[in-house]
Amino acid sequence: MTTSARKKALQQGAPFRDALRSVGERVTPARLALLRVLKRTRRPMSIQAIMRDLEPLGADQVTAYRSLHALEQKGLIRQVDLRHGHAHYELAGSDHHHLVCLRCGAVEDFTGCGVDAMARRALKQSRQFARITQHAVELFGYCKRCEKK
Amino acid sequence: MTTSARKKALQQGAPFRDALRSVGERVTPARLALLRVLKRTRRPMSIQAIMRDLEPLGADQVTAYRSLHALEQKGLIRQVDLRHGHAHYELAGSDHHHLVCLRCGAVEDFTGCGVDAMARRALKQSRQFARITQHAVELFGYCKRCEKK
DNA sequence: TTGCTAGATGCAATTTTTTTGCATATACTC
DNA sequence: GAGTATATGCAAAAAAATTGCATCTAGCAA
Repeated sequence: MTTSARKKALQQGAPFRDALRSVGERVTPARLALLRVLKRTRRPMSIQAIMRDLEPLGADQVTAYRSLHALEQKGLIRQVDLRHGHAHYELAGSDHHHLVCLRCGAVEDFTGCGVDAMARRALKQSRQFARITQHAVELFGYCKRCEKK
Repeated sequence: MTTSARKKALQQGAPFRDALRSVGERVTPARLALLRVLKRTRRPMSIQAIMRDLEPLGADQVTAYRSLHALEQKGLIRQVDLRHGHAHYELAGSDHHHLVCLRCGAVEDFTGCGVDAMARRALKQSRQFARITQHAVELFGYCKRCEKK
């Protein structure tokens, strides 16, 4: 990453700085930029899309992959599978999920999935499992525009 | 695919034959073998795992990919994301979902996700979406063995 | 049965996505 | 400000998925 981009990122990153620290991850310009673009975009992003933002700052794709993995482990971000053949990521935090159009790829959020109750039930049902830390809930179908065709 | 494998597959495939026909897909040895191995294994399979079964019959990986796409489109099989970095597939039909261990990859089924009610609510909430045809519900966490470590 | 045709397959090549190794740089601790 | 564990960049490779095209075949109709 370039020196100026690094400085800038470190300055602007106050809110995410604490988040990173609190999970024991180092605060670096690349990670701040990553979190920032995810926050700004507010929908699941592909690595490609993320790189369109990070590359101008001099960040490498490999760094993006590694950061994504690390921050996902720590629960700061979330992997989302939109069935596009590659991973998408979004900021963790708000408890929402996605409606995905199988034709045009449109994504809409929805809330209130009741997954906590579900997780509890599943855990009770299970013999092998001790703890549930994450969940994926995506609904696939057709948006109104694509439905017509 | 070899001639003998082809014959054998076409003979044994009675139950799946009708399923394929009913969705307007052709009945071929490769597809029958694919459906059969998914049924037998009874858990989400990677392409690799599927190929370990189909390759001996002379089927190509590309055929597997194409068949999987086609049959998924028609709702005979389902794609499952276990966060292993590649797609998994299982037979559609039974309404169950998965608990996945983030450490060792163990997979366990659970039922009763109440996703139908969820889908109805989501659809009511949504402005863009007309219809929901599929859903993905996976819970990630740690199995008892991995939890200790 | 036979022949026809749309659709499925095999093969080779390619593209896309993700991972790895290693040398260097840097965030954090003291 | 120095030391150290960790993150980064670069190059390379591995893994996953797709494409083009020639051939084959399942399903249909004669």
